[in-house]
Amino acid sequence: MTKQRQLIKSIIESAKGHLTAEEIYEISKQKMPNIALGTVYRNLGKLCEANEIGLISVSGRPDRYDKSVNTHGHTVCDKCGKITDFPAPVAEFKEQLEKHLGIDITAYDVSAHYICEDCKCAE
Amino acid sequence: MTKQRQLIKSIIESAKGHLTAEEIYEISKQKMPNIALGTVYRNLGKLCEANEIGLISVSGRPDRYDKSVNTHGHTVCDKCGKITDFPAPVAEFKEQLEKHLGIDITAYDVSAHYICEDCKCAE
DNA sequence: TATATTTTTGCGAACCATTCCTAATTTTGA
DNA sequence: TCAAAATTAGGAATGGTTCGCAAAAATATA
Repeated sequence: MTKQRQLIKSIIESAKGHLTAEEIYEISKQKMPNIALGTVYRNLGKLCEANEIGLISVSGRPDRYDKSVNTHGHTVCDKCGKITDFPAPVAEFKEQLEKHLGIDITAYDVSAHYICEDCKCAE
Repeated sequence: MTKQRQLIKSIIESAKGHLTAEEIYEISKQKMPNIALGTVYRNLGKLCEANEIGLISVSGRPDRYDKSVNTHGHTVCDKCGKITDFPAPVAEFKEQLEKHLGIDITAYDVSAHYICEDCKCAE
């Protein structure tokens, strides 16, 4: 476990929202000025594979990384891209689905698209 | 409604799986050899906005377009990217969520990641 | 129907998130 | 402690998608 990966993991774990690779890179540089963006991406990939962090993919926007895996859903504003969490019985759903389809689910995502208040008002 | 948009919509409606913009472009060219890839993207965007087609976004892979909106979930193989549908009480879920959060949901996606049989065997 | 206005097209260039390449460095573990 | 394996920084390359623009098509107006 390299220092770089530890740093990246800790940044995600202590973050409030859902950060992009670029944002994580900027924060990383404060403690490790020579870290490379490629290193951030590489480690994010590894952490996702190991299921230590979650990934949110939204069309046309950079991926975002989430400290909690499979415990909630996401609402995504289609105008500004803002993502918020909502509690959802995702875990139960996942188990039902695994039994039903007979597959081993590694990650599960539930997301709802809408236009947030701020964007509605700004029209 | 231009001929291009009609063609693109009809291709999605008659497709079996979930096509990418590039695939839709290739099929379009059979009937309309001069159609531009940009035109395909532009119309796919419009059709999504109008909620006439659905969109599936998977990290690291091109977007795919779906004829049916909000009626089922998707399983995504993390190795090969294959997407299949599964029946899910998505509509009910959506309504519950709208009431609960007090928002107007425009699109809803449920997706489960796994490694498909083919990829498991190929290891 | 003719014409003015608006929308859309095709084409290519640009964009940007992400991955890839390589030599140098760090980590691992026998 | 040293060799093998993994990871790094840096930069170039990739690829899906969007943008800019002049020409063409669709729509609205008269």
